[in-house]
Amino acid sequence: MTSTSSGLLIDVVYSNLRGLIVSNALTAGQKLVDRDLAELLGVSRTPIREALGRLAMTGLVEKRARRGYYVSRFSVDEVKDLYEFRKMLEIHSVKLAVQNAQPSHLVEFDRVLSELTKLSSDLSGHAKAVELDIQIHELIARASGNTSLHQAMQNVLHKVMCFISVEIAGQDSLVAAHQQHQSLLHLIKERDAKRAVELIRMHVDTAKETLVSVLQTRDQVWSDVLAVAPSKTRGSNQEVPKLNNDIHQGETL
Amino acid sequence: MTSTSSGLLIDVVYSNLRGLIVSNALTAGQKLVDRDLAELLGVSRTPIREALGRLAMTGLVEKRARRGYYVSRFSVDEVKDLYEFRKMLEIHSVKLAVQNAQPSHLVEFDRVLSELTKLSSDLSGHAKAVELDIQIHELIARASGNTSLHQAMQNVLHKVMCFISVEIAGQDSLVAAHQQHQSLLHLIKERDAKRAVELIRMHVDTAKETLVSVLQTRDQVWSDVLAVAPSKTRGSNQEVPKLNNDIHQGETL
DNA sequence: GAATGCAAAATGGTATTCCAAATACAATGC
DNA sequence: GCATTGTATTTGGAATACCATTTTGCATTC
Repeated sequence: MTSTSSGLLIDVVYSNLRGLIVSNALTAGQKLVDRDLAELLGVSRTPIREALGRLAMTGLVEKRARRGYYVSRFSVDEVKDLYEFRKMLEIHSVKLAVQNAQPSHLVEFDRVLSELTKLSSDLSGHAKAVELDIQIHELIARASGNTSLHQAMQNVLHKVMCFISVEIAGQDSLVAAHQQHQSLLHLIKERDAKRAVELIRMHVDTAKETLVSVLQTRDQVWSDVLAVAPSKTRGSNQEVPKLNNDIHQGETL
Repeated sequence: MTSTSSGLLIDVVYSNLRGLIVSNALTAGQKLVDRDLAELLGVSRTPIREALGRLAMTGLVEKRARRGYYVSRFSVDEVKDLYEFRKMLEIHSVKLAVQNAQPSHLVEFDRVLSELTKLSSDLSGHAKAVELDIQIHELIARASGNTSLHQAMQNVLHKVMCFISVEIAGQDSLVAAHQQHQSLLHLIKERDAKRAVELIRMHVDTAKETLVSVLQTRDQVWSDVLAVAPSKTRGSNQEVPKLNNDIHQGETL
């Protein structure tokens, strides 16, 4: 699935770990012990450590000197920042895509859209739908023709993926998002920059709002719980229970 | 100088290698042999490889599977993309900085500006001036208060640094840039978003134009040379002579 | 019973070793 | 003389070994 096709262990490990993080199989705040991960993935520590280093660069994991690696925990403010930043990238991507999208990009649009409609008829495959959702935004950034913009968008989308599950939990339906995606790609094809930009702005804003509201209530609940049972964790930062062992890792490795 | 103060070899090696690249001590296209770099910096291959992997994430070096690492070579189009992307980030940074800049940020502004004026009187320290120049833009992004934006800006600025030397080579004077920086920070302090944005837009645009014009003429010259002496380089990509051994590495390691 | 300190285990960081793939070079055949 | 193949060296990729620091748990003492 995530075959990076380079055949290098490092790259496989990197995308696997990233997948485990964005799918919340590795939960935010969890400590990442290289030896455990090495055993889990059946490789040595070397590629694990290198992958963790790279993930730290992207911000998906946090590195504390001589204290190991932790799955990044994003505050609500950071999430707001992230989505504001994303909005900026998306708007510019759409603007540029309207100008620069090549025929090859348009057929890609259609391919992903048709795959999505196929899925939405039987609404079983949430995971796949999410993947295609992200892919649409990635495609638009690629269609912008600006490599820097595209790369930045990929970074952002990988972080956004961490919140997709909670985001759709608070959302009325995936159908609405699907409708918006259809309209958006249509507008890009029709080279209607103004409407396209307005749509993407709304799209990201609503995503942000639903996500933030869910996060805030969730954090409220948590702080309430902590207030009642005032936690005997003496250290500054609480660790997360244990490494989740029954991980679905349908990859080759 | 580049003391990341974490005391970790990896981090030191990372910033050292990055410094060597952005200062063009390691030239674009050059192959980076981990064993050589390890000997050069007096460490083992492990931190070198990890640093190279991270640098590849940022785009400063390029990784080819089973073929090693190479200092990234940016095409003129990629540079254009980079500066357009940078313009976007800068504009949004300035807008947000006008809104959100804290007193602490403003004193930082003043500090860097005074250091710059001190330098510009005796125009010897180009390297330091360049560093402060970059630092100003980094500060503005930080003052925006948006962590994602700030991080993206840092990435972009590290790439921009690779071209600073050629950029100022084609520039009339550093004094003009200094003037613009002064005005810019003043406008941010005065919360004059409109003028500040207009200034930063111009600032980046002129930088882009001078840089692109220099790059284009340089590439033109090169292709002319190659056309005259049709190069016996058989491989797809020409290697660069040799590792530059007399590198000023005033770091501790 | 709580606190402090010491010892042992865990774990992060780096070096070294091992292996495989790629490149360079030489020798042999055409 | 040129091409092709085979071998040797280089070099990239991964695993293992080694060392230092941190954490943890237990014991001793107050």
